[in-house]
Amino acid sequence: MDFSTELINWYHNNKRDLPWRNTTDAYIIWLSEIILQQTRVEQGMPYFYRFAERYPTVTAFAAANEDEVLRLWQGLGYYSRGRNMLKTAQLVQEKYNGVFPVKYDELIKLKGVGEYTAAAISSFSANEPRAVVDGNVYRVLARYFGIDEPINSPKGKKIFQQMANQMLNKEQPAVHNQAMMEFGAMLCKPKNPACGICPVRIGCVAFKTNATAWLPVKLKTVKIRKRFFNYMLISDGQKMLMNKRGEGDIWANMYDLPLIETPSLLDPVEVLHLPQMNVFGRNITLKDNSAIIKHILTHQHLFIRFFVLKDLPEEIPVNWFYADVNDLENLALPKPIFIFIKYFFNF
DNA sequence: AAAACGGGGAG
DNA sequence: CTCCCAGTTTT
Repeated sequence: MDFSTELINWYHNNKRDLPWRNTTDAYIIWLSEIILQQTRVEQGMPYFYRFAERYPTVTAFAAANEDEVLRLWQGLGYYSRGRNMLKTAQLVQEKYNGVFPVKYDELIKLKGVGEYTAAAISSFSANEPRAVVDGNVYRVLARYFGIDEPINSPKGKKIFQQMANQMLNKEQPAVHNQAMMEFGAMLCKPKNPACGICPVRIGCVAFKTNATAWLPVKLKTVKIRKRFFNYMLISDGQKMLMNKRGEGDIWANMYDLPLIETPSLLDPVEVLHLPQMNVFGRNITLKDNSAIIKHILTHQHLFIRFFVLKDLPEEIPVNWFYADVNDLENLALPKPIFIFIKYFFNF
């Protein structure tokens, strides 16, 4: 049996029952694929149900607004995915009359749809012979063929895409692609792969040379920047001063408290003489009578200190507004802001 | 070619 | 702590 057949057999006996596998509706598949970009299945699952229920069709999605989409997306990260989804839904509604495209060449033009996602949607919904290359596929191919070319270099990406194309079972591309990814996720895992029960270990270079631990090779490029955010919770206990973030930085278009970014955290005692607070809880440590949260992003470590002010200014900057605590459910908040406000207002 | 973009879970 | 997750876009 060839490689693809082995994996497909394995897949039929071991696959998880995932909701987006029970349909060929390109819209539903698109929904799942965008949500699952750089996101584990367990983390994305509740968001998939949430979006599929709220927007059963691309037409329904196209009728949404950005605030609403971002609020539904809150907590999932990489928020440009949500913003791009709305643009794409609206384009599909207008240009394609609400019929979601299924051809790779059309899909690849859509905002937020790259090579992987276009291959996934076209193969899953219409059996177009396009090989997907996601993190799982990189790993499976790198190990099976013993390829040490970095998977995140442009050269490596090209090589692995070509290999995946060559491996593709053109009789059943959809199942082949699912099998490759499921195999990578469940058996050929990053750590402690289950080589003992692997159906293709006989032909696997990494298994034969005991190289699974260091394959695939990945260039590390991440430079972590430290940033210091001083947030002002200006509130009378019922409403608080907020504004909407712009684009060009993290959390684009989400709602934010007044923010002072400084080279290091402001000292609450010396710099400000504010009503002191007594806050502690999840991810919050008490220091110098103000709350500090360390929030970790891929390229940034945020050190966040919250100050509480009880005097509400009458004159506030343009575009700022007072948000009632009961209206927060309609506002997309960055995770650390949400955690703090949730604690502070005790909901 | 490199950097930016979230948040969470596993080891 | 490090690595990685059904990647894409921007610089």
